[in-house]
Amino acid sequence: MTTRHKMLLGGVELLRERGAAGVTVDAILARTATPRGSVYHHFPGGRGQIISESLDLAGDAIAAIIDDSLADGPVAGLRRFAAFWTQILQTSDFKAGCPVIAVAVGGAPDDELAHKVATIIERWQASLRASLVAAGVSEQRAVPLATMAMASIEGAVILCRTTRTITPLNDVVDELTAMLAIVVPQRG
Amino acid sequence: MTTRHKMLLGGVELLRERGAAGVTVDAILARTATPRGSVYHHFPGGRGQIISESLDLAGDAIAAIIDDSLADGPVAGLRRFAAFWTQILQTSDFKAGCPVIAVAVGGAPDDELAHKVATIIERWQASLRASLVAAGVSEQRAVPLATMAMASIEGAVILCRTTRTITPLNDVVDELTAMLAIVVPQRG
DNA sequence: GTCTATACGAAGATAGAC
DNA sequence: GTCTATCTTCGTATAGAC
Repeated sequence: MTTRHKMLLGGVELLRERGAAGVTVDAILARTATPRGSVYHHFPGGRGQIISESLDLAGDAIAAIIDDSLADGPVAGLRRFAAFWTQILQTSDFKAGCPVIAVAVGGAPDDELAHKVATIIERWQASLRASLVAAGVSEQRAVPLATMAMASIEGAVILCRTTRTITPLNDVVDELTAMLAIVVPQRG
Repeated sequence: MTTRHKMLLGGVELLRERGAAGVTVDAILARTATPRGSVYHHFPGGRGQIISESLDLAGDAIAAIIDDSLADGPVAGLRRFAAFWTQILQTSDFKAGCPVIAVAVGGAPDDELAHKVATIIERWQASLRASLVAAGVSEQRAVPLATMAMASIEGAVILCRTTRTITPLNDVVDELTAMLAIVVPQRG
């Protein structure tokens, strides 16, 4: 594990808990026990570069989790995706949520970062839409269904943080499952 | 309009756009054109007090909007609630979202504020659950349905900010309407 | 690559005049 | 109630040694 990578992982953690505003150089150093002298060696662009690269890292990692989760179709996929959030919420004592959403809600510091957030989320949605279409849902129906799924899961993660329980996420997954059971053609 | 109230409205605006971290004394003064010398006169608790009171004000205002929206039942209510968000999003050029969610996602500065956020959201949920029950939904079913509605609408507001369109919110309301059409006993 | 020290700026808060 | 000036703290960034 390189110092550079440790710093980025610290950046992702801070994004999860407090959004872009929470990613300060001091906070990363305190959390990762990395040397202050290395910050501008690894990141000549300073704090802004750390935020940007942490966001990229988080976006790619979650995209991979989504794609993996969807291997057995959209219904099982959403449940696995929710299980990933459950783990994040519980291991962080409900302090951490979605790092990408946190940047969106906290207001991106600049347009480049805002655009990056939009691109990442659109990519997640595209995976979900493709999975729905592969399961037999029409392209037209897949669009609002994928939006509904992403909005409700991301919203539920936030409600889990406020209630300090995983109940909202479980409820939403159950409702989504019921909804998709009607819409997605069943096999067997 | 008193100076004190102007400052709080500025605080609510900043909460919407950037969460608690965005509510700085300087930002409020720049936005509301109120005198710097009045800050600690009206708010001896300083910045923390402004954030806390702004959150209260926002929570109460949105609770009132929810209760009003639900006057003709849950289905019409969710549509009216979404229309409120549409107005906020469009008039702010998609820069503003839900101030209470923004505090939750950005990490509340202290436990008192975190507890306040939880209380506010639980109150919104209670209104929605009561409306569902009044429409004939069982108390058991009303809980996850209200969670689903709140999570998906709040999530959609965030997606609207990233896409800079109201499409996610419209899609979610349509899906919720279809879902409730199945669950809520129809009259007539 | 990493260290210490320091410059610089932003923001919260206070003091005392009016 | 509002003013200006000032103090302090914190966070970013740089300089120069090792």
